[in-house]
Amino acid sequence: MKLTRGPRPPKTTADAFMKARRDILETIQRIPRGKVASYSGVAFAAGWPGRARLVARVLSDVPPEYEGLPWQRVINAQGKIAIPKSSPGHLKQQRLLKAEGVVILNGKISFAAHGWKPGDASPLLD
DNA sequence: AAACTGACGTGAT
DNA sequence: CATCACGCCAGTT
Repeated sequence: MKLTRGPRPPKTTADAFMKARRDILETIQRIPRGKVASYSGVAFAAGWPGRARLVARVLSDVPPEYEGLPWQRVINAQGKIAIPKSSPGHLKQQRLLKAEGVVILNGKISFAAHGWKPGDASPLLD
């Protein structure tokens, strides 16, 4: 009898990726209004240090069940909006951030002023 | 299968 | 400041 199609073995890499994506999205949800975090910071806080690129990847295609995710609060380590200036998303992110009180000076945001440190407070409520 | 592409980061020049 | 070279890694060509 040939069981070439038996029970599927766990694809650890893919499973790990799905877990990572969950961790990352949940971490971003905890960034409060008026605060921002870098891609690497989110990766670290999510338990996936060194995976900034993965955060970017996840953010570039947010699952529909995460509607309302404060994606605009994730910026690059230089304090700048990572989306290309030419993209419409750039302006949108800039508008959203300014609307929640984030100061953008010369295209840069001060982490000293708005940087989110996991463990600050008020999750769930923005 | 190999090359290329990012919403990245860091260190060197 | 700006650039470059790398390291990184899932997706796309």
